[in-house]
Amino acid sequence: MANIHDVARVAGVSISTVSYALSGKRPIGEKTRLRIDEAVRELDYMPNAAGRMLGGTRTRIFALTAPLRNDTYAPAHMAFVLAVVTAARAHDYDVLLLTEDEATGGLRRVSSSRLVDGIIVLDVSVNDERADLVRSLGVPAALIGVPGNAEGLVCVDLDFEAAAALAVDRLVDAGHTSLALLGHPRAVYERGSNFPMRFRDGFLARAAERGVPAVFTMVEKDSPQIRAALGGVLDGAPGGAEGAATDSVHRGATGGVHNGAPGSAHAPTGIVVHAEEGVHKVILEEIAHRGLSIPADLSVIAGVPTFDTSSFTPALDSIPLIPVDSCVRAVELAVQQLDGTVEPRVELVAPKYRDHGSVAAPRPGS
Amino acid sequence: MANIHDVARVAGVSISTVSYALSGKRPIGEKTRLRIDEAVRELDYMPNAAGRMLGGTRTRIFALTAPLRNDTYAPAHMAFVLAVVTAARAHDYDVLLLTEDEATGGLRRVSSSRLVDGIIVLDVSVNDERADLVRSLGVPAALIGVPGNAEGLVCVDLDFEAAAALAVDRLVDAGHTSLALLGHPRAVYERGSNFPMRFRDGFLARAAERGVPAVFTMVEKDSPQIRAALGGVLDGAPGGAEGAATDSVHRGATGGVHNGAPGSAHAPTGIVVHAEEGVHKVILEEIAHRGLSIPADLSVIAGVPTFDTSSFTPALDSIPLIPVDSCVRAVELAVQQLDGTVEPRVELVAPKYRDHGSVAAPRPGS
DNA sequence: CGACATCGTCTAAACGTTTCGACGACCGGT
DNA sequence: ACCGGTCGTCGAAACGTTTAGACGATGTCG
Repeated sequence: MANIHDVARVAGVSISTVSYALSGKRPIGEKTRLRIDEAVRELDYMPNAAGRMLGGTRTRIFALTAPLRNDTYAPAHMAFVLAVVTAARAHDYDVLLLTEDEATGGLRRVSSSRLVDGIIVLDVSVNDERADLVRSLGVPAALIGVPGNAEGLVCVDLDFEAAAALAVDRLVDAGHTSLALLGHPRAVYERGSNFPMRFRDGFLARAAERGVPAVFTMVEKDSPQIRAALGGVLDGAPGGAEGAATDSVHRGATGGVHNGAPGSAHAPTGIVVHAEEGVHKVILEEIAHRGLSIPADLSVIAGVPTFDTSSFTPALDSIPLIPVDSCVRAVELAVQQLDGTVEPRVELVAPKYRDHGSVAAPRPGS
Repeated sequence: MANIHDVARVAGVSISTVSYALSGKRPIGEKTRLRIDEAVRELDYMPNAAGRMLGGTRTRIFALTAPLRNDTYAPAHMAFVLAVVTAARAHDYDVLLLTEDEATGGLRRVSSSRLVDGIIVLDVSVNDERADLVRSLGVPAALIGVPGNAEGLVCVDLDFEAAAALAVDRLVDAGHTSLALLGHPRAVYERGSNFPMRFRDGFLARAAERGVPAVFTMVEKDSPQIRAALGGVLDGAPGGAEGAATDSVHRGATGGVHNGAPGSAHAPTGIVVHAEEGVHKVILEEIAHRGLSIPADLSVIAGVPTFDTSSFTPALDSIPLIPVDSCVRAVELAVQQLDGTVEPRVELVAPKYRDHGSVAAPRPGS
């Protein structure tokens, strides 16, 4: 296998000239460059990676830490991994894959052996030990998702408030005059998870701005409670067996509490669901079971699902977390940390709306 | 960040002594080793990866090329990737992830820049350009799956014949006296795909050995034809609208052709399905639709599914391609190629049976 | 016509390992 | 007492780059 010395010899120059010619870091004479190019082609020269790492200041490798939690939706997860690899390649970076069991040990190893220039952290959870580790390692890193303590870290995530606002806008624009948000289980909000709260706040705030009454309900994970919560919302009052509506916040246009009577004319016709896949499915079942059809009777939007809503029956409009968008940005930020210093921050990616036909004008009678 | 010189200085020895102490490649005095260990701990020394690659003969990195074809079942795919990474780590190897769009270019790049010591090729198809590339690169490599031309390559795959035989044994042991195999579409066999054919052959051969009549039918992908094929098999004769049974091969215990009359007492009660996920689902629907229950009326085994059969209704016994088994072996073979030379070969992994309760004794009356 | 920047190239010093060969110390066998 | 062998250690040469510094040659501007 040819090395840079061979190229230099064939081209009749010194190795540094070859190096400069290839990197372009110093001007090289026209004829010389041509001779070098020719030699490179003739010898099929490709710089040795180890030599490059050692001599240069970069390894051109990023570590990607991607836990495979059992609650992960595999296709989405794969899409993220793929997106990171693709984005990294666009910057001439390769990606070293670290898995769950190696999470902290692996990060320590690859960073203190200087095998990687930086770290991309996928699927960040609220209390993610990798966040603290990355901070303490002081290695360039970009997290996709925001940990509980994001101080000193570079994070990328969807703009949840904007996503919620977008959902509200779509529904209001379609003519809906009463909205509901079915959220995560109570525990999620109490744990202080970032996004569910930001989504909720964005939802209520934009509804208030648009002058439309909106109700927010937390939804537990088991089917009866899901059905009860939906019932409570649709009936405009505590209706579920579990009294799920005690978890509800009703707000009028001015932000005040609004209590609809059962069967009230103000029952929401625009529903946003910000929950997990299973919850969506049960809700769809229950809606069908009640003889309501989407979007004729009810318009439904899936808020920031990490799964595929197009295979639901019916398919749901959604505002998904788009892998490519956040991964591209995360890689960019990682690369930028290597030269100019990027100050720590949480960077929000603009939401995009995926139309699958589950939103329409409300039935005139309602 | 401490380097080997620092360790040597603190321990009061030369760097080569440190290196030998850490690698164990030469005997080192007791006290000296202790001093070195102490210095390593004190300085939190970890060898620089680039230095190691350059000085040594290994990079301690494998490339993993994993296409993400759209017909891939994501959870299985992820399981393979995970299994490779885990297996590699057990040999102190890291894994560099190459994706589809980089398939050949990436392989060329990482191997000729000597960034990796070897290549693990996942999800190998019959005509896989990566197979030829790997052969021509002459880099240590292990393929999981067998390409059309496996000459000169090291491959690992499930033992499909043994898997089929295992399925037959289970059914015959349970008391079934007439079996059927529902296979892939005709085109798959005509294309010369290795495993479907080997599975079929193993199935028919073992059935003959056990003295049980068996019928094999190719099944196209669209629902009506799937139903027709199943109908043809269950009715023991051409029964499907499409005449699907013309694709059938009926064999008696001696290997001769056996033509059951419609509704014959010899209609198969033990069914093996070696096809894709969608086909399985339609078959299960059709079985339910005919008022047959599993395993009371019919015993069904999924042959080498790459997807999860435990979520089917009912769950199906299966003989899956187990990621960990093949990946562990592939990594082992890759590692072995680095020192002792491993001669090219196709290595078959023994099948394992996953019981989900879809096989039982046939109804006495049948 | 000097002063001075710029261009093009080279020499040489890193970068951090591994590993070969050498060498003294010590041991057992003759 | 001598020889061969193993043990423990060291010095030095790789491995293949990048890059700072030096140095003529060439061009520009006063």
